[in-house]
Amino acid sequence: MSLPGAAELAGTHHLTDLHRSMDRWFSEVARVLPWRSPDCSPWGILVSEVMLQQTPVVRVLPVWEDWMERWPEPADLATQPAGEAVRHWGRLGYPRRALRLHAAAVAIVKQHGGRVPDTHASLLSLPGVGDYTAAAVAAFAFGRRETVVDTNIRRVHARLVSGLALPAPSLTASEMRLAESLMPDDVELSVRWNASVMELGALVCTARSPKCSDCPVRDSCGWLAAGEPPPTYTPKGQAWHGTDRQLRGAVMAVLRVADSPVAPELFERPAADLGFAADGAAVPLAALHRLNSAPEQLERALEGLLRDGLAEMHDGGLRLPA
DNA sequence: AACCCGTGGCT
DNA sequence: TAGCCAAGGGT
Repeated sequence: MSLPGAAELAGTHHLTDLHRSMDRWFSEVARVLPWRSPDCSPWGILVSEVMLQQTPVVRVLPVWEDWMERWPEPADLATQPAGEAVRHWGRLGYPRRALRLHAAAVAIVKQHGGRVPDTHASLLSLPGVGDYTAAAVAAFAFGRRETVVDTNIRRVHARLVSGLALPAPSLTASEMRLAESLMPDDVELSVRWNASVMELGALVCTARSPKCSDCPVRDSCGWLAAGEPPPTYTPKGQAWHGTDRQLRGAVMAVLRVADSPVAPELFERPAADLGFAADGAAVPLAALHRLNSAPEQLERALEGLLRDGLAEMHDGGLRLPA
């Protein structure tokens, strides 16, 4: 038992018709994004792909612009302390990505002469670059024919081909095979196809409230043909309130704005209680205090940040890595 | 393989 | 409002 192949798509479209419909739609409605510009360097595309991991486009845009102006090439970032990458990551979330992007820049300089490598395998060896990002950079920066499968593409395939409301909880081998079978053979068309399916998932074939009336391939959609069956499982939500992640985030918000190491006692009690004058970190410190966490949890959060290299001790205080 | 890792907009 | 969700990766 396997997913239906490309020849068994619902409706009457052939695969080439599907490619044509998607390509036309993409050229008409695709968003204008700086990392899609022909002028954008492979480094710019790599940075965008890492920033876009689990993070919406609108939040990435200003940070990406700042990074590109600040560090136009891998070597520009590689010569900086890792903490600068984390600081200028701002509130994008998952700051370990900034750390890994910095490590990737160092690796690009030391092992690839300062140029972003151009094959899937060599990209995959970079810190913070997994199968998706390696495929995306190889395709969008270097024009390669790659099986690019992200959450958007998975959802489009699940609906269009498999007739399901949502893809499986985690990426399966059969999904990769399906994605491969759907791609145009032509290299340049394959790049356009990957971008357009991703864009369709982002703009039209969304997780909730898909805009099927705007869909260029609705007549071929297996999910619509099946009468829009509901999901066969309920995704488990991501806990947030009261978690270590929330506390780590609050600590990182303090470290990003602090201009000197922060004494650990300041994380536990307001500076006024300890006789310190408030500095630039007063606001995020107050936010941290409002979380009212257990001392044990705070200790766990700090240990985690140290272990992950997001923070380090210096002069008895905590700071971003130098 | 299951779990962990930030953040904020949207419904 | 509380939960869902986002161009995933590492362990």
